[in-house]
Amino acid sequence: MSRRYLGAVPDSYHHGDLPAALRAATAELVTERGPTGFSLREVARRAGVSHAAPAHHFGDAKGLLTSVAIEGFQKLADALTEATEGIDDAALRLTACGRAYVRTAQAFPGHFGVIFQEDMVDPTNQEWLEAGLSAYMVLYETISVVRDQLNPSLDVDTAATLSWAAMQGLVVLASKLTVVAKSTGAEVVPLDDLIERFTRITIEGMRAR
Amino acid sequence: MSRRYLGAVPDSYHHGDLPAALRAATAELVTERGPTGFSLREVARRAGVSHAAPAHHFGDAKGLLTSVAIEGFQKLADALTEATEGIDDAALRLTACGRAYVRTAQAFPGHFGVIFQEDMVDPTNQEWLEAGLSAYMVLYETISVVRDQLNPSLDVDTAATLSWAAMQGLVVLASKLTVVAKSTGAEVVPLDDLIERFTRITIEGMRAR
DNA sequence: TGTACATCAGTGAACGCGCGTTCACTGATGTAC
DNA sequence: TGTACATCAGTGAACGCGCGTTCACTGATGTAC
Repeated sequence: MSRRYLGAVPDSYHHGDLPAALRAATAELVTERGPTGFSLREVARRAGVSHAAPAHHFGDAKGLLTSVAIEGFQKLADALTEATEGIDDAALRLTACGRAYVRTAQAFPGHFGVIFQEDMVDPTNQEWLEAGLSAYMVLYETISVVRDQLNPSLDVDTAATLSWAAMQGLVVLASKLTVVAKSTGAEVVPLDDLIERFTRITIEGMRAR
Repeated sequence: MSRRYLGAVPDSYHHGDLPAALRAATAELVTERGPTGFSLREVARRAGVSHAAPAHHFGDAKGLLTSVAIEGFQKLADALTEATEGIDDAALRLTACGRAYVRTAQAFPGHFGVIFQEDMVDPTNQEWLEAGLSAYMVLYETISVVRDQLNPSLDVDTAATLSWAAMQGLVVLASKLTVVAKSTGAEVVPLDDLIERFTRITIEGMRAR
């Protein structure tokens, strides 16, 4: 049997769920070789399918990549939603969000390598826009819920954007941080600690009026 | 005369400063087509030079890109240094830093498109490491200077990393923000305002002990 | 239940292209004497 | 000052390769009657 991502469907002319398999292969490839290393033919090879097959589902390479980015946003939104469930305290809630963001980014580096890579994605794609917006809205809602605990006059959009930016920046910086820390012999701060420190500072900042 | 980036040197067999011209052409190309659009041959074409010429200076494509990343870090370090000169107030100083960061990123999108793209750069390159570290140190120093104004027990590394991460995240999010704001009809917050709001929150957070 | 047919999903060969690297070369420059 | 020579920077042709797209095709599936 040729290599397939969804083993549920036995060898047959039709794949079963080729779109999902192609997204998975894309994420795997980007994880291994970086965004620059992506190619449609290699993805098809990994999905065990001829290189003309993806066109039937995604049109072209950018279509597939956009679909991967959408999936990434959905994973992020799900993770954020799940992470805050049942947590009412503002600080705990935001810390949980931060942790969930970074964990998701590290669990799906292929997806995150594509999400903000604007030259790889179709920026006019409505689903992509909406998926990003949904993820943002989870963050927005989570801060809305605890706003009065923090500061009734807090601008939720500013707070949500700052939270997102800080975590996304942290993800980007993270790999570089460890390399530098090693080369200078400085103590390596565990990422989870950094997330907590970031969250503590931003929360205290949100409290101030 | 073929297209050259440094007009100082007249048409001649030797270029004058080909390395600088190649970096400039790379930045221009990445600005236009994104990191994915980079190619050594196109860069050589834009520099008005045969496509075998870059090898004499950079060895291979990655060598050139690493050099561009180094230049980017230097531009950033210079901008941060210049922006804080003569400013003693903590809030003004950090706001100036934030603005300088975002402005530099927007003024040199080609450089910033490469800086953190780890698959395009040689991560073992010592100069690249040092250039990144220097830029970080400017931020570190600038916070050190005003630490006692804010909070004598503030951990400067945490504060510097948070500042960097928030600004880098903002740069990445920025283009997406305007697209989303337009599609939802929401008010578009000018980037400079966002920088100020971010800085205000993080500074208040740093003040809290 | 059985057959005909439309539709859909995947194949594989062919296309033309731009890429990075290599290599023998040549033109320009700088230095030793 | 002039000449010989080493070194350096850039040329241009050649290489083999993997790429995305296209297209006529075929196998599988689902539906109408």
